[in-house]
Amino acid sequence: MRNCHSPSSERRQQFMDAAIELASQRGYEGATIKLIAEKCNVTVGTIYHYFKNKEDLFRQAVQERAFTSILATLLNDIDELPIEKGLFLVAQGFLKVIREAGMLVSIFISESVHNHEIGTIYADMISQNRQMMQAYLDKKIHTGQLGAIDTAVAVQIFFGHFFMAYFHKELLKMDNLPDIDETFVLNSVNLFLRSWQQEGTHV
Amino acid sequence: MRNCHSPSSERRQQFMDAAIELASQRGYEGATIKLIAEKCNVTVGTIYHYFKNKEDLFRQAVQERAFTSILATLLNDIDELPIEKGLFLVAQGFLKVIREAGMLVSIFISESVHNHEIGTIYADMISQNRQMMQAYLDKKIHTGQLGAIDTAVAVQIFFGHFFMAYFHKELLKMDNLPDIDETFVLNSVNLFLRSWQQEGTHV
Amino acid sequence: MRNCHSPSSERRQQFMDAAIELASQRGYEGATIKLIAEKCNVTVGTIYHYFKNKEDLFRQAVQERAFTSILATLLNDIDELPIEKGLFLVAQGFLKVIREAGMLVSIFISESVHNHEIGTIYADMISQNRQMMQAYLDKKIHTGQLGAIDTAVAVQIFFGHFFMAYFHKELLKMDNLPDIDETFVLNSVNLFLRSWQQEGTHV
Amino acid sequence: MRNCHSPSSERRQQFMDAAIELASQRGYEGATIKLIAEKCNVTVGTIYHYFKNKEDLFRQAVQERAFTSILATLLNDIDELPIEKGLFLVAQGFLKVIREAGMLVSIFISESVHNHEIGTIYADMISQNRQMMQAYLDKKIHTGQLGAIDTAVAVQIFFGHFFMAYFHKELLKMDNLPDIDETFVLNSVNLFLRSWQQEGTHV
DNA sequence: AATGAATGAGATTTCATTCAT
DNA sequence: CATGAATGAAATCTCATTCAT
Repeated sequence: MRNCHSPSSERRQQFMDAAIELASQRGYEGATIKLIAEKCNVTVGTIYHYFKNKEDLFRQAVQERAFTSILATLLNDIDELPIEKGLFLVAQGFLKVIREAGMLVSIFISESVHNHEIGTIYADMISQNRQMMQAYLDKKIHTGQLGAIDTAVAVQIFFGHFFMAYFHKELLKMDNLPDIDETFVLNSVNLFLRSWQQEGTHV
Repeated sequence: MRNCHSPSSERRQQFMDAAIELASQRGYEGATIKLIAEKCNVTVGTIYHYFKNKEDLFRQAVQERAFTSILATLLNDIDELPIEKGLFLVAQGFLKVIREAGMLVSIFISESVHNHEIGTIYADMISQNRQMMQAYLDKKIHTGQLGAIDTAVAVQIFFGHFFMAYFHKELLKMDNLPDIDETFVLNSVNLFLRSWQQEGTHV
Repeated sequence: MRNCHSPSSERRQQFMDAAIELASQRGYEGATIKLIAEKCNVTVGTIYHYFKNKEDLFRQAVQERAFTSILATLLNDIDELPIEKGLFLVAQGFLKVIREAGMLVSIFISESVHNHEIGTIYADMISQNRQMMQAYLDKKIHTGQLGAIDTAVAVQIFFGHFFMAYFHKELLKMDNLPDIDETFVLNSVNLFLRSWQQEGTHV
Repeated sequence: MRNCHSPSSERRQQFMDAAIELASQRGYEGATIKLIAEKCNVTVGTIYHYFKNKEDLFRQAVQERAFTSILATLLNDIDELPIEKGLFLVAQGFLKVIREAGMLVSIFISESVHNHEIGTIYADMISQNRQMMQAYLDKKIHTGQLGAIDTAVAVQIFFGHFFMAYFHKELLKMDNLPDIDETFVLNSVNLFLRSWQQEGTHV
């Protein structure tokens, strides 16, 4: 039988889920141990059986939930598709992931600036995604489907755009911004492709 | 002689500066009144002589520092320049502003998600900048310097790109990202223009 | 084992007792949480483990101690006695109760004016006592032991007299007032009865 | 020209009025120097030119406003009237005085218990009124208009009744109590007189 | 006389963490 | 494993009072 410190103990997961959810709603400071405990119908002491302290709880929670692998799978799947279809699916997939991990995104955004540990986890995650995407674009350049663009910048623009759109529209609920629907993604991808596909350019 | 509640009282400014600086380093919760007071060599009580409470201090500090007008001036100046030069200067100006307001940016990013008041100030600021930039691009389309693009999306991409670049590279200090120097800006602008200048496209 | 929120937890009672005692000596504001905690040999935090806040502590303390039932028992016991004996016992009982609850009386008197919540508890208590006593007097009128007096006013005079006597002599320690002893009560009751027993009067 | 410490300086009066009014609404602790100053359109420092400290301000304010002399005048006026008319006028006058000094009454009631200084002022005032009234009743016994009652107790009952009636009905706003109007006063006086006028009784 | 900035002490409240049971 | 009472440190805020101007 697993002891309580096993990473897959149901209780541990429950605590981490509650921690993430509360922190996404009220910030790290606002997600108190008492609230987390109440949400899980246990008392404060119990949390300390599973995690050394609050920071430990959050580090593990964020760590386990960082979304990397999804992009890997996705890029593999679309390798053979035409680029416009591929980029569309990557964008859709990326949006799906950050929407599902919306609570995590809130935490990354608001804590990364001050909390070095979380900042590092976030940076690593971003970096891995960027590298995979860059490799994908490089291959497309190689096969002539894209012009000779600076893929480092291109990847930044690509993810940055969808991330900011999500942040402003869906996290901060700014109205008077276009909905992030299929049309929006399509238009965005087309805008990128028009620039990336021109032959003979060197950025 | 000005009284302490005049917005331009030197002491008030000093307190607001300290508040912003501390919050950018340690977050809203971490920027305690005691720390702010110590930074200004006064006692906590003094802060409350100038501001009703902590929220009031931060609201006023953020409000007064929100950077809007700079873009207005900038767009006016570049109205007659060729578009590639104009966009380059806008991007440079935008980066200059958020670099100077770096501390504010940290606060906006990390607090907007949980603090509705700051979120609103941030959203208003973003919205104003977006509208001005959109008007500029619309005019350029009218004069034939740009193709018939969706300027709402274009503006989002433009600012979003530079913002994310700044956020990742200079706020979160992610290495293995290109420096945000003149070359980076130039390359980025070119990438955008290639797509925006194509005739006959409709996004 | 009882948890700390059970109304009969010993600790809870101890805190409420200390709160009442301190408030009766120094007023609501003067009865600080720190003092209450010290009196009970715990730290301030502990108080907040048992009560939401200071107001909560006092509301519950006052609520639980409001003296109603005693009069009910008393009036039942004296139902068959001659009226002069009955009134004497009621007066004695009333004085006994407010003497025992002396600290509560201080609080009711001094806080009811400004603290609406305590004012309401006090008013309810007064009202219940008044109604029971009025019913008793009404019955005595019915059986012909009292004249046709206005029992509402009579009850007010009866309790008001003993209350003021207690307030001035024993709470405020005004000297040059007669002691509130058996003779005083007897004289007072006689004075009332002389007026109440006259036949054929209608107030 | 009077200096600011002259008792009749208009400013001093204004401060004391404001202090009494605020304290009657919010209690002694709630009547802060800042509020008093604001009510008088001056700044905190100014109050300290006129009074040594907060306690000094209140002691003087309460002292000057204690209502003694009115009863003296009144009792003089009614000396020749029949006793039932006289008592009626005394009761009316007493109610008028405490109604006009309603704010003072609040303060006396709520502060006397804890604040020894105010308690003493209150006790003195009560004592003086009681003595004058007792002298009046003694005279009436002497002239045969009243029976041989214990005037000390009678005075206590008389003032106590009207005071409690005022306290409960008009200060604490207890509803389901009779209005303290002319009828109420008349009924009350009659109730007292019926008892006081019987010959041959000895209380 | 008047101002109002500044202070220092203290009040309420919150919270991560510990520990005996 | 779980409880929940208890702690201690710290945060926000209030307020009477002082004092240079």
